[in-house]
Amino acid sequence: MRIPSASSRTKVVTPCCTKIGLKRGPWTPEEDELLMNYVSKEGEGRWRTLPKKAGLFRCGKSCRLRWMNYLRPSVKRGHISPDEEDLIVRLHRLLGNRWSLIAGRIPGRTDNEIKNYWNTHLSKKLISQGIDPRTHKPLILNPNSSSDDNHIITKKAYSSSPSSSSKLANNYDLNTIIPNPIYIPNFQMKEPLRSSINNYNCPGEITSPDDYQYQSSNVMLANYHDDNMNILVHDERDDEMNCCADGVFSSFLNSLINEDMFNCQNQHINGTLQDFDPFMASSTPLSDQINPKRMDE
DNA sequence: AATTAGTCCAACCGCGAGTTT
DNA sequence: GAAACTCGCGGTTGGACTAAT
Repeated sequence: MRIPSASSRTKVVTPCCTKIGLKRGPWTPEEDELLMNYVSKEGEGRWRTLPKKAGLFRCGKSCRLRWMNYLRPSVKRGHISPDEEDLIVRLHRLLGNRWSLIAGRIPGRTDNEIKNYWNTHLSKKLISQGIDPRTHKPLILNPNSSSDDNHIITKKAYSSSPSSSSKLANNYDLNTIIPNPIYIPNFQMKEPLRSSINNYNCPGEITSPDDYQYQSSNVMLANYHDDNMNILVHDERDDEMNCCADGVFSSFLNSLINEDMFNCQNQHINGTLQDFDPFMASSTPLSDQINPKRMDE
């Protein structure tokens, strides 16, 4: 997925990962308490220096992870509800494996938790429903196929963890192929976004709690910039533009979460392509879906 | 009861990107 | 402008637990 740059190939390993004497493995209640006390007093951030100041023999990365995924007061524990599950599926369909973005839309859930839940539950659930968990397109069983390519595609699609891929191999036909090879996950979300921003009369202000949530996620903007979403992040230093884009994107996401969005999206992109998709239900025009009024509702 | 296989999830790792020096 | 530093992300691992044999 990531292509190592020349600089990263030669980059020395960060000391925090290799430093001798640092503790690893599961956290003890004492360590948790030290971390919680420190963060509640000093706030999040400065993870590099935090362990020393907090009296922990952990690397900063480990502290950050522990705080973010477990100790943060906002972290919701317990079972993921059917509503949350449904939301995860929809967001994954839209965003792919961008777990932090998905988590950002589900209050109290962490990216790690959602990623784990996806890999252990939802991907299998989708497969059992005949849906490819990677592309959200229907699976087609093709017992006659012996193409190595088909094996590769299928294995790739389910290889989010090595164990899961082998498990799937036990339960599912590896000759299963993904139909519609034209499908490019990123394209599906980029194109409607581009349209929405072109046609959008920016209100210039944040009008929903979700927008606040998104405003803090400049990583999101970076991701879309990477994917050539130049319109969305025309100038990342322009706060007003970013605020606007965040609002637009948040609004757009909200509209996508409504299950009637996807049909229109598919038609918009593929023209005459009529894919079966259980998530696609209505033919509401895209321009109507990206209605700024929604933000006030 | 012992062993093996499968499941789950907290934690680790490598990397890219942004920021600071 | 380059190098070093820092943060955050997604993929992966490993160990605890449970179910099946």
